[in-house]
Amino acid sequence: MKYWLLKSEPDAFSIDDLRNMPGKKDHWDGIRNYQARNMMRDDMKKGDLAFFYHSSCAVPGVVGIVEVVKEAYDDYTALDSKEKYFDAKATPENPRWCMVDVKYKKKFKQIISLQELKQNKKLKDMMLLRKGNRLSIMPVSAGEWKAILAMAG
DNA sequence: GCCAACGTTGGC
DNA sequence: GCCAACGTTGGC
Repeated sequence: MKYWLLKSEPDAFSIDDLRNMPGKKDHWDGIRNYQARNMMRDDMKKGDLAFFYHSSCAVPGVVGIVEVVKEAYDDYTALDSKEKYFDAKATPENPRWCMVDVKYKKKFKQIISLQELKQNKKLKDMMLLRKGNRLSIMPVSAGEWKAILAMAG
Protein backbone atom coordinates (compact mmCIF):
# COMPACT_ATOMS: atom_id res chain seq x y z
CA MET A 1 0.00 0.00 0.00
CA LYS A 2 1.24 3.46 -0.88
CA TYR A 3 0.66 6.97 0.33
CA TRP A 4 0.03 10.03 -1.82
CA LEU A 5 -0.68 13.70 -1.75
CA LEU A 6 -3.38 15.17 -3.99
CA LYS A 7 -3.54 18.89 -4.63
CA SER A 8 -6.73 20.75 -5.33
CA GLU A 9 -7.70 24.37 -5.34
CA PRO A 10 -10.44 24.63 -2.74
CA ASP A 11 -12.27 27.23 -4.81
CA ALA A 12 -12.62 24.58 -7.52
CA PHE A 13 -12.95 21.43 -5.41
CA SER A 14 -12.40 21.29 -1.66
CA ILE A 15 -12.44 18.45 0.82
CA ASP A 16 -15.89 19.61 1.89
CA ASP A 17 -17.06 19.30 -1.70
CA LEU A 18 -15.85 15.69 -1.70
CA ARG A 19 -17.55 14.97 1.60
CA ASN A 20 -20.80 16.33 0.20
CA MET A 21 -20.73 14.09 -2.88
CA PRO A 22 -23.05 11.08 -3.02
CA GLY A 23 -21.22 8.25 -1.29
CA LYS A 24 -18.62 10.83 -0.27
CA LYS A 25 -16.63 9.92 -3.36
CA ASP A 26 -15.77 11.41 -6.72
CA HIS A 27 -13.46 10.99 -9.67
CA TRP A 28 -10.19 12.88 -9.53
CA ASP A 29 -10.27 14.32 -13.03
CA GLY A 30 -8.35 17.09 -14.73
CA ILE A 31 -4.83 15.74 -14.36
CA ARG A 32 -3.02 17.14 -17.41
CA ASN A 33 0.57 16.50 -16.54
CA TYR A 34 2.33 13.39 -17.76
CA GLN A 35 4.39 12.78 -14.66
CA ALA A 36 1.33 12.97 -12.45
CA ARG A 37 -0.68 10.87 -14.86
CA ASN A 38 1.94 8.15 -15.00
CA MET A 39 2.09 7.87 -11.23
CA MET A 40 -1.66 7.72 -11.03
CA ARG A 41 -1.95 5.18 -13.84
CA ASP A 42 0.93 2.92 -12.86
CA ASP A 43 1.35 3.14 -9.13
CA MET A 44 -1.90 4.25 -7.54
CA LYS A 45 -3.80 1.25 -6.24
CA LYS A 46 -7.12 0.60 -4.65
CA GLY A 47 -6.79 1.00 -0.90
CA ASP A 48 -3.98 3.55 -1.10
CA LEU A 49 -4.41 6.58 1.13
CA ALA A 50 -3.76 10.18 0.18
CA PHE A 51 -3.57 13.53 1.89
CA PHE A 52 -5.96 16.09 0.47
CA TYR A 53 -3.99 19.31 -0.03
CA HIS A 54 -5.51 22.73 -0.61
CA SER A 55 -3.37 24.83 -2.96
CA SER A 56 -3.51 28.37 -4.35
CA CYS A 57 -5.54 29.71 -1.46
CA ALA A 58 -5.13 31.91 1.60
CA VAL A 59 -3.76 29.10 3.78
CA PRO A 60 -2.40 26.24 1.70
CA GLY A 61 -1.93 22.93 3.49
CA VAL A 62 -3.07 19.40 4.22
CA VAL A 63 -6.72 19.26 5.24
CA GLY A 64 -7.58 15.58 5.45
CA ILE A 65 -7.36 12.06 4.09
CA VAL A 66 -8.95 10.26 1.17
CA GLU A 67 -8.80 6.66 -0.03
CA VAL A 68 -8.35 5.41 -3.59
CA VAL A 69 -11.45 3.33 -4.32
CA LYS A 70 -11.06 2.85 -8.08
CA GLU A 71 -7.86 2.56 -10.06
CA ALA A 72 -7.02 4.56 -13.17
CA TYR A 73 -9.48 4.71 -16.06
CA ASP A 74 -10.06 7.09 -18.97
CA ASP A 75 -10.66 10.71 -18.02
CA TYR A 76 -13.65 11.43 -20.25
CA THR A 77 -13.58 15.15 -19.37
CA ALA A 78 -10.63 15.45 -21.77
CA LEU A 79 -12.98 14.59 -24.65
CA ASP A 80 -15.74 17.06 -23.81
CA SER A 81 -15.22 20.52 -25.28
CA LYS A 82 -17.49 21.99 -22.61
CA GLU A 83 -15.20 20.80 -19.85
CA LYS A 84 -12.60 23.03 -18.28
CA TYR A 85 -9.84 20.50 -18.89
CA PHE A 86 -10.84 19.64 -22.45
CA ASP A 87 -7.88 18.46 -24.51
CA ALA A 88 -8.27 18.82 -28.28
CA LYS A 89 -5.64 16.16 -28.82
CA ALA A 90 -7.47 13.54 -26.82
CA THR A 91 -9.51 10.99 -28.78
CA PRO A 92 -11.78 8.13 -27.69
CA GLU A 93 -9.12 5.74 -29.02
CA ASN A 94 -6.37 7.58 -27.19
CA PRO A 95 -7.89 9.67 -24.42
CA ARG A 96 -4.39 10.52 -23.16
CA TRP A 97 -5.52 11.20 -19.63
CA CYS A 98 -6.85 9.13 -16.80
CA MET A 99 -8.35 9.53 -13.38
CA VAL A 100 -9.03 7.55 -10.23
CA ASP A 101 -11.94 7.57 -7.82
CA VAL A 102 -11.31 8.73 -4.27
CA LYS A 103 -13.46 8.55 -1.18
CA TYR A 104 -13.53 10.94 1.75
CA LYS A 105 -11.99 9.43 4.88
CA LYS A 106 -11.47 12.26 7.31
CA LYS A 107 -10.98 15.96 7.69
CA PHE A 108 -8.50 17.24 10.23
CA LYS A 109 -9.83 19.50 12.96
CA GLN A 110 -7.36 22.10 11.78
CA ILE A 111 -5.48 22.51 8.54
CA ILE A 112 -1.83 21.52 8.70
CA SER A 113 -0.51 24.55 6.90
CA LEU A 114 2.34 24.61 4.44
CA GLN A 115 4.12 26.87 6.88
CA GLU A 116 3.91 24.22 9.62
CA LEU A 117 4.98 21.48 7.23
CA LYS A 118 8.07 23.50 6.35
CA GLN A 119 8.98 23.79 10.01
CA ASN A 120 8.91 20.03 10.61
CA LYS A 121 12.46 18.69 10.30
CA LYS A 122 11.17 15.22 9.53
CA LEU A 123 9.70 16.58 6.31
CA LYS A 124 12.74 18.42 5.03
CA ASP A 125 13.12 16.03 2.08
CA MET A 126 9.45 15.96 1.19
CA MET A 127 8.70 16.47 -2.48
CA LEU A 128 5.96 18.96 -1.69
CA LEU A 129 8.46 21.27 -0.02
CA ARG A 130 11.02 21.23 -2.80
CA LYS A 131 11.47 24.50 -4.55
CA GLY A 132 9.57 24.86 -7.77
CA ASN A 133 7.58 21.69 -7.39
CA ARG A 134 4.27 21.88 -9.18
CA LEU A 135 3.13 18.28 -9.40
CA SER A 136 -0.49 17.88 -8.41
CA ILE A 137 -0.02 14.24 -7.47
CA MET A 138 2.99 13.07 -5.58
CA PRO A 139 4.08 10.10 -3.52
CA VAL A 140 4.45 10.43 0.24
CA SER A 141 6.80 8.14 2.15
CA ALA A 142 5.58 6.11 5.12
CA GLY A 143 7.74 8.24 7.39
CA GLU A 144 6.34 11.47 6.02
CA TRP A 145 2.82 10.12 6.31
CA LYS A 146 3.37 9.27 9.96
CA ALA A 147 5.00 12.61 10.72
CA ILE A 148 2.12 14.56 9.19
CA LEU A 149 -0.47 12.43 10.95
CA ALA A 150 1.30 13.20 14.21
CA MET A 151 0.92 16.91 13.46
CA ALA A 152 -2.81 16.42 13.05
CA GLY A 153 -2.94 15.34 16.68
C1' DG B 1 -0.82 40.79 -9.21
C1' DC B 2 4.02 39.31 -9.30
C1' DC B 3 7.30 36.11 -10.44
C1' DA B 4 10.14 31.81 -10.17
C1' DA B 5 10.17 27.36 -11.79
C1' DC B 6 8.65 24.12 -14.69
C1' DG B 7 6.32 21.76 -18.77
C1' DT B 8 4.97 21.96 -23.57
C1' DT B 9 5.13 23.39 -28.26
C1' DG B 10 6.97 24.09 -32.62
C1' DG B 11 10.42 26.02 -35.86
C1' DC B 12 14.73 24.92 -37.42
C1' DG C 1 17.37 17.03 -30.97
C1' DC C 2 17.96 21.91 -29.60
C1' DC C 3 16.00 25.82 -27.64
C1' DA C 4 13.20 30.07 -27.53
C1' DA C 5 8.67 31.33 -26.64
C1' DC C 6 4.78 30.61 -24.32
C1' DG C 7 1.53 28.73 -20.81
C1' DT C 8 0.67 27.09 -16.13
C1' DT C 9 1.25 26.43 -11.22
C1' DG C 10 1.27 28.13 -6.83
C1' DG C 11 3.37 30.69 -2.96
C1' DC C 12 3.67 35.20 -1.50
